[in-house]
Amino acid sequence: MLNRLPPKERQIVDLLYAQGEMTASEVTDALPQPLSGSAVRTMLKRLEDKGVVRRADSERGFLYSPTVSDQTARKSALSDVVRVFFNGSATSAASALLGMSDKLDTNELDELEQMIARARREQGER
Amino acid sequence: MLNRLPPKERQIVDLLYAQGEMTASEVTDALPQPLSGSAVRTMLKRLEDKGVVRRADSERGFLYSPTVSDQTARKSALSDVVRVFFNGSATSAASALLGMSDKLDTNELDELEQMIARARREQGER
DNA sequence: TAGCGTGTGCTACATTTGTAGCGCCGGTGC
DNA sequence: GCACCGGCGCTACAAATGTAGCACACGCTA
Repeated sequence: MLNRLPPKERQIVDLLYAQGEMTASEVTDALPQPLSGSAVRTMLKRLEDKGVVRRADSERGFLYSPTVSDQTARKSALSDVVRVFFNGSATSAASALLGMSDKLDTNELDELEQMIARARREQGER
Repeated sequence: MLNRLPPKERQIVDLLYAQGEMTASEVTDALPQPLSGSAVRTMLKRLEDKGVVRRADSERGFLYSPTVSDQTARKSALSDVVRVFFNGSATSAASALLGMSDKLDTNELDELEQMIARARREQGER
C-alpha cells in the first residue's frame, strides 16, 4: 500500500507513523529537506484524498494521522522487506536485524528467546 | 536511497534485488501489473541514469542488476523500517518478525539463538 | 479598529513519471 | 537475398508529483 506512494508523500507518511499524529507545520519542520508549508499541505491533502491519512480538528489546528493502523503497516513493511531482500525468510531477516543493532535491550532479548522457544515447540508438533 | 524512487521504478529495483539480475523482458514478465516492454525499458534506463542499476552485456541480451550491494541495501531497508515503525529498536522489530512468520526454520532458529547469546555477552561486558 | 501572525485552501506551473509507438539492427529460416 | 522475428533506443505525451504564491479567516494586540 505505502509502496505505491511517490517519494515525498511516502516520506511524510513515514513521519506520521513515527510520530503518531502531527500538524501540517510540525511535518514541515520535521522534514529533512526543507519544504514550503503550502507544499506540505498539498501533499497532506493528496494523501488524504488517497485515503492514506485522515485529519482531525484540534485546538492547535488539524492533526494528521495514518488511517492504516501501526500494527498493519508494520507487518506489511516487514513482509515487504522479507520478500524482497530475504527471499521470504522472516527468520533470516530477524537474524540480520540482530546483527545490525549495536545496542541491545536485555528485556527484548528475553522476549526474543521466548518467541524462539515457542517456535521450536510448534516446530516439534508437526 | 531506494526510497527516493517513484513507485514503479522502486518495484522494478525490488525485483532485481529479489532475483539478482534480469533481462528487460524477464522484468516485464515478472511484473504484477502488466506493462509494455518499452515502458519497462524506459524505467530501466532511467534507473541506470540515476545510477541505481547497471547493465552488463550477455549472450541473452542486457542483464540488469542493482549497483548497491544486497548487503548494503538490506541493511538500509531494515534500518528504515526500524526507524519508522519501531522507534529505532531493532530488537523489537526482530521480535515482531518472529511473531509474524508461521514457518520457522530450525537451522535459522539455532543461528538466532547464537546471535542472542553473543548479544548477551556483549551486554555483560559493559 | 487596524495591523499582525498562523493555519488553510485554491490555483497554477515546472518537472518527473508512466506508457506507447516507431524504426533500427542482428539473427534465422527459406 | 528477403521476410520475419525479438530485443533495443528514441521520441512523444498524458498524468502525476513537487513546489510556490495568493488570498482568506481567525485570534491577538497595540
